[in-house]
Amino acid sequence: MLRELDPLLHSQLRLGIMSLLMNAESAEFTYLKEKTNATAGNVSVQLDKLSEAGYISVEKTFNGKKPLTTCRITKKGIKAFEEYVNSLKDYIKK
Amino acid sequence: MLRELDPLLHSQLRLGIMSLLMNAESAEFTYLKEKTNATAGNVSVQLDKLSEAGYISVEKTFNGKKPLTTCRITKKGIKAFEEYVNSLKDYIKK
DNA sequence: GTAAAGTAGTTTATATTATAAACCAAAATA
DNA sequence: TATTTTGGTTTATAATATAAACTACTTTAC
Repeated sequence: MLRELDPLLHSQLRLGIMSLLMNAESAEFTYLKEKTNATAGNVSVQLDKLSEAGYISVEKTFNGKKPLTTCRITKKGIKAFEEYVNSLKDYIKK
Repeated sequence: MLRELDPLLHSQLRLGIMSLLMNAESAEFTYLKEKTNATAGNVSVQLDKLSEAGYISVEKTFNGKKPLTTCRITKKGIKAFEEYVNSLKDYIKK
């Protein structure tokens, strides 16, 4: 039987963000926006959702006088990502 | 840069259906419904979408006097599935 | 020095999507 | 012959993704 896919991760943009964060110590808002090719609004909304779920931590500081949003994946996020990937394998294996 | 994920395939139920069809010569409506654990209405709607996209073929016949809906993946569907899986690998590799 | 444009986002509105509930027709069962 | 079951389809609703509009501040150009 096919397993459930975590709906929070089964979204192109959120999965992209999580994927980037799995491969980096941390990432800035603008970096995530560029790499995912998404609009700022969309990135902002999805970061909130991931943050509320405890999958990432979001730190808002300043770079000189410009706002700077830095994101990191949490342990919970890593676990959820790994579980998602495992479940997904059922779907994509031949 | 992360590639686009075919939105027609990036849906749990449609991906599940396509996955089952990738691994079977053909599959009946009831089989797909059972294996995906979805409601009949949901399966019906998603089969229509996959069929309209040309990813699957749907044959409606009768098994004695009961309706029988048989689905098969098409060449186009196989190609789309394989492309989807390839794109997805960018997201899930470490 | 002030108007215009750019940066780094957030909030809100809309369009799409997934999903289930309600429904239909026929067959099997009680 | 009433009731339940089977095999679906249609329709209504709830959730989601997404972009447009907006905010606040900074830099640049005139």
